[in-house]
Amino acid sequence: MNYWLLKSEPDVFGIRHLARLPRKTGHWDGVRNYQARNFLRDAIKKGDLGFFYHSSCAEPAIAGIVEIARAGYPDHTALDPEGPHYDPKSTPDNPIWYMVDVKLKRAFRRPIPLAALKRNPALKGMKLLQRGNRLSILPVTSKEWNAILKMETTD
DNA sequence: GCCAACGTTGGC
DNA sequence: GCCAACGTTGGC
Repeated sequence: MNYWLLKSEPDVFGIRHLARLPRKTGHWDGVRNYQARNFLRDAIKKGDLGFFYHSSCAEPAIAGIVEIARAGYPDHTALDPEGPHYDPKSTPDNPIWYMVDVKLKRAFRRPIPLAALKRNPALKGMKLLQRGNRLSILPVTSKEWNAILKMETTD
């Protein structure tokens, strides 16, 4: 079992959107970066856990925990010419992009802000906090995972 | 809105 | 294969 951090923009698809879906389960799609794609296609497994992170918003924060409900499969939003994630290079026979389904396990009563993560010495070296990181999915070590959970309970 | 960081594209 | 131009991400 592996841990991940999945970014999303709360204005577009935030944890509240996810919470309202049937079985609190939805697509996490639209990734158009090859490094991130490789995580989705090759590494992430059903049953893995992820932090659901809110980015590009007033207070970037980890908003809760999701479980991977379905491992990587072709991202059909790449095939829709009308959609915002259309990519003409992707075809049904040769899909380039992948997505997963996520199920909301728990929304944090109080999200853990990016600023707090930065202040935690245990998280020094976490990929999310490194310069220039722009990947929308990142692996999280079990040490980082536990350190972050502890921040919530001691909050 | 600004800007740094980074990925991608395309001319050569 | 180099590299400048451009687009995107995302914090602030």
